[in-house]
Amino acid sequence: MPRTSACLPTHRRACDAACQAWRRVECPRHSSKVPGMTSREIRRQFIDFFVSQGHAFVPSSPVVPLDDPTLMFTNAGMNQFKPIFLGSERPAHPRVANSQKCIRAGGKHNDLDDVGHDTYHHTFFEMLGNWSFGDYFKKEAIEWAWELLTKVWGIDKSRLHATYFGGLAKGTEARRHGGTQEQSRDREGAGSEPRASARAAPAGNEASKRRSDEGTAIGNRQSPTVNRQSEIEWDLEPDYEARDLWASVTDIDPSHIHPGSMKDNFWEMGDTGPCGPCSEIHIDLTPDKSGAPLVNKGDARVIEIWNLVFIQFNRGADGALTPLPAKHVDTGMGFERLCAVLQGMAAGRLGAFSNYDTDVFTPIFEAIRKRTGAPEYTGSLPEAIQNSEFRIENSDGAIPAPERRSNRTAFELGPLPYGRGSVSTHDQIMIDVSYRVIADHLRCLTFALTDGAIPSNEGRGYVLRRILRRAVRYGRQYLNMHEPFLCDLVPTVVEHMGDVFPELRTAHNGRNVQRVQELIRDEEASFLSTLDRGIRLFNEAAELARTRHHGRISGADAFKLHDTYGFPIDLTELMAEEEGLTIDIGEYERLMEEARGRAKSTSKKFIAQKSWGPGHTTDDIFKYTHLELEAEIRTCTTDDGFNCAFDTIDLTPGDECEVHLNRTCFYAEQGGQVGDRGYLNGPGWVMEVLDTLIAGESVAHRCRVSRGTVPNWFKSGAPPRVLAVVSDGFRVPTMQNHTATHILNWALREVLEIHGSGKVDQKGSLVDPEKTRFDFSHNASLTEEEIARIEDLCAERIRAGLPVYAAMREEDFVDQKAARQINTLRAVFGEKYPDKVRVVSIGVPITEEDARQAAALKSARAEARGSGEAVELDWLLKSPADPKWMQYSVEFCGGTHVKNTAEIEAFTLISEEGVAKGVRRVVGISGDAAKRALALGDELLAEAKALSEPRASARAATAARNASESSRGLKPAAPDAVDAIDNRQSSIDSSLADRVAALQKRLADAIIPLRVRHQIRDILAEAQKTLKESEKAAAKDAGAAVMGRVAALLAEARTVSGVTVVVGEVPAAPVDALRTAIDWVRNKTAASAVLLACVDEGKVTLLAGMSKAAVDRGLKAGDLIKEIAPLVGGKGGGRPDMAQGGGTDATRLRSALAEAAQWMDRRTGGTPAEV
RNA sequence: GGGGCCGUAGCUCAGUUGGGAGAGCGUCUGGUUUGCAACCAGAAGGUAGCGGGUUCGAACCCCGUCGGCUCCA
Repeated sequence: MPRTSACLPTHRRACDAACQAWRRVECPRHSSKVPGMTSREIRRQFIDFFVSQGHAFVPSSPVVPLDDPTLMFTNAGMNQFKPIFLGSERPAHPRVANSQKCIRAGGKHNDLDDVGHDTYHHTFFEMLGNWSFGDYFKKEAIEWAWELLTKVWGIDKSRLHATYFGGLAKGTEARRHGGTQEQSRDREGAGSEPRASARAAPAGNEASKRRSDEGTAIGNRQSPTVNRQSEIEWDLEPDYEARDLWASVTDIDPSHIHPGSMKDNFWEMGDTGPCGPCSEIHIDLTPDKSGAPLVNKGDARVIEIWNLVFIQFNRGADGALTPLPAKHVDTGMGFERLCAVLQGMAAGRLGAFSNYDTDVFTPIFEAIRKRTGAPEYTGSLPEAIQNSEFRIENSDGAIPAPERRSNRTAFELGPLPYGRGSVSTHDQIMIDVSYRVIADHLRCLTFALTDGAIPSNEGRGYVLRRILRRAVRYGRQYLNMHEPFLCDLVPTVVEHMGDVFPELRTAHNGRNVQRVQELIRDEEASFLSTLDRGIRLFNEAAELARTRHHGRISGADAFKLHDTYGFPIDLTELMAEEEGLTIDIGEYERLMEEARGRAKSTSKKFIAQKSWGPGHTTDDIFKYTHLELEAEIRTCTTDDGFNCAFDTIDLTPGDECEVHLNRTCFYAEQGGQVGDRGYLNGPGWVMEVLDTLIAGESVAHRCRVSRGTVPNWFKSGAPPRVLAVVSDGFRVPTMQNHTATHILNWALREVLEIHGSGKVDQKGSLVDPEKTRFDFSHNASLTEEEIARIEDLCAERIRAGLPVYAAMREEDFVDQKAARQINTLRAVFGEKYPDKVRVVSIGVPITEEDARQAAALKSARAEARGSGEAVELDWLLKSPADPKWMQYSVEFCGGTHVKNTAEIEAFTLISEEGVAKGVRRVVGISGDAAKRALALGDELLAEAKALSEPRASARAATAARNASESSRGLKPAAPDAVDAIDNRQSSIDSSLADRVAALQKRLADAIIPLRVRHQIRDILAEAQKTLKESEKAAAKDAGAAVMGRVAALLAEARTVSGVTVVVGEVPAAPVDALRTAIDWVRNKTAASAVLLACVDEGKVTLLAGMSKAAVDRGLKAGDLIKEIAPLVGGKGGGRPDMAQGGGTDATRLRSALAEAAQWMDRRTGGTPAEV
């Protein structure tokens, strides 16, 4: 352990600050008297201790479980070992230990809203744990835990308590573990008294122990079957084994061994599956060690620090427990809490030393103080928390909310100190809350973004966005930060955790810190603009409240600000308060609840139909070599749970089932390649394979019976043999696309990274028979030139006919460590690869054996050609670091590929788009589909070209016709004949619009090369521009014609009672031209009433306008139009000064206009102004 | 997965029973003027995201689609 008495100057500043924050704890690094270990030392000691007991250290899995879509974030240490417990994966080591990065926010465990208000909720934390996979069991687990806590770390034994599972008596309703928070609260009352009596019971002999258990184990005195005097009938026996081990292998005070309920001490992963009793270690933080009655009571004075889970049962679908052949140990200890205990102990402030007082957080606090200029952190807590008997859950360190507090609490917090001996003001309390919120959220974001999550508006990305916004909000509200600042704190986290979690520095090709900072800065900036918009909208709502609603902002307004515009209710409340306004918070919460109910009731039930396999292994290596294979059915089950081996059911056409074979040539969906489709041909029946999925180590064929009856083999006991046939119409194009994907991946790097700027990383891919869809990191859309170069490179590789090297047998797979050295290797970040990997190389042999075979083949060909020279080939693993390999595509891949790139035949990109910030998506096609696309592209391009150069093509056509006619001895057309064709252009142009529109429509769903699409798009844009110009010119001409006609109409217009009446037909023109003309008339005259009409393509357009004076006299344009429009078979209306109408009967226009003139006369005629 | 909102000039956005596409800033021109977001006059700039539908008429109503924001699960 590095304990230096002298400190480097650079380190000193941080230490000084940290020591100040720690108060009485001195920094171990620059003090000769070390009162406590650094958090890093504590973590190290934990790992070292278990390594010395034969455990392998396993690095933390990513906090974002990319391979488990059912889980938002890694929320427990066991997540990465789940497949082992479920029996679908074999462990690499029988015993392991690690410190797992965990996030609890969103999903079932959601601690987000509590973080900061207390000292123990975190969105991000580390979980220390040791595991045994069918190796050691309870004895060692208990022994070692005790040794580490008491001997290595020297925790006072008299402060430690142990719990064990106290059994479940018959008739007692079993509440499953791992439920909701309501359930967690339920347990608070249960079993409290009996447990106290357990403490008092002497632990001398077996009989007395048993008796105390009998009375207390269940913690449910109402159970009729629980009887102190007689033998108890158990649904589930108490874990006497663990209890006795505590007494025998440790020197714990026997009165400190307590039984616990089903809820506290029986662990289940889900409704079915592995489960078992657990044993917890609690620490009593009370000054006088009087905390025994508080064990498992959710009291902060006695808290759980370590949970040892003994997985020994499997719970079946019928609820029955069967013992597992291989028993496992799964333990978890919250790291931050452990640090608080050990460092608090060293500081002599055990119980008053919180997680946030440890050096896990103090350096971050110091960075926050520096960046924001806020007053120092004092550790004060909101009054509500300070006074409440707050509760901490005791299962595997999970810390759910106490009572869910309204956000309002934050504003009603009174001043009370927390262990610092000074009275804190409201402001200081909120500043301290902000410190905790920001530090916690910063850690969470830094790790989540490092592990590949990205803030977004759904799923886990949305959770991250909320976390970030919460931190920003506290920063803005209490630390007065109105600009991005979280991003500036990222380096502090990396500095203090980067050694333990190197990915903080190395992820994303060493650019992680910068990348995380950029992501956070962008998010902060966008939230700030959301806030700005919110403030503007708030001011509008506030104005309304002041002027209309007696200073009360409506719940609807507050809700809309929150729901639609993302303006936090806290801020609305704060701003309202500042302006002396109130908010109808009841209405707000009612609306909120309503919205919640809506989302809940309509959301589909989540189907987690992830089959974990029937417990056997399917040999599917044939997927690389066969499209047909004889095999034997192992299991055939329907969705209802019927099994053809155990039930007397027969399947008939239309029935769907899941079939597992002993071996198969079907490729199960994996690594972005879709599962195969095909058929299973049995004796007298055929099943269509709809999809193929991985199920543990088995392959599940999702099938539908298409012909015949599949009889059960319950009686005969002989499962049928089948011929499994993969549709080559499905698989062959898939293989073409998959190999094309590899070439594309390589070409993208070649063009965008090596000869471009920025790192190109694969972000996901999907390969199916139709296409390959490839997502990769890149900051801008691809340019025409880049697309062209990428396609050219791909085409070149296909043309070259390069052999594709990929192992066909598992024994030919390559050691991952060795393969990692290949410098051109492309692997997906965050993906977990096994120790033996399959390498797919395009164009260069991987192993010496590959090279030898390839060389033999080549020289055989050379010999056949007559040139007898020997061929020597190099291979990848001979010199993996050689830069020349950058010219080749090499990937870890389990997919199916063509044998030679020539089989791809053709490849083209058909689309390119952005799917997320910094992520582009391209779609490519190959083989026949590509050839079809190229042909269609050429066809459409030709059409487009003909469109844009009608003159040239017309001339060309004429010239061609002339040539052929003159060759037949006919008279060539005169030059003016060409002009005649030119003169017809106007009619061609009128149809140009239609042709452009038609082409556009065809283009929309045509699958054609992207390059061609862009070309056509440009041509069409040009054509549209031309069209528009001619339209404009036509409109101008029409306008002039209208004006000429209107001028003539005005010249001969009558004036009735001072109103100039203009009624008449004008040349066809857009409505705008008519309007302009009417305006012109109105400007020319003192008072005027105008009705203009025109006919275009049989449709009549009517436009009426009245000057203000005319309107005052009762001449309303709308009325006129309503009268006249029906006369031409139409309708119309509008405002008094301007109205519009239309009709379809042009033949009656003349009489309609006459009627209009009469209408005008009538309206003007009766006015008093008439003389 | 469900809900709310937005898409109008280069930018920020207005625009109600469906009836004339606007403002501010920016750009350009001219004038005025030595100063920090100068002033005056004028001009250019719009497939109203895209595609359908209803209607005599759609920025506005309806349906679909794409993109963005946002809340909830």
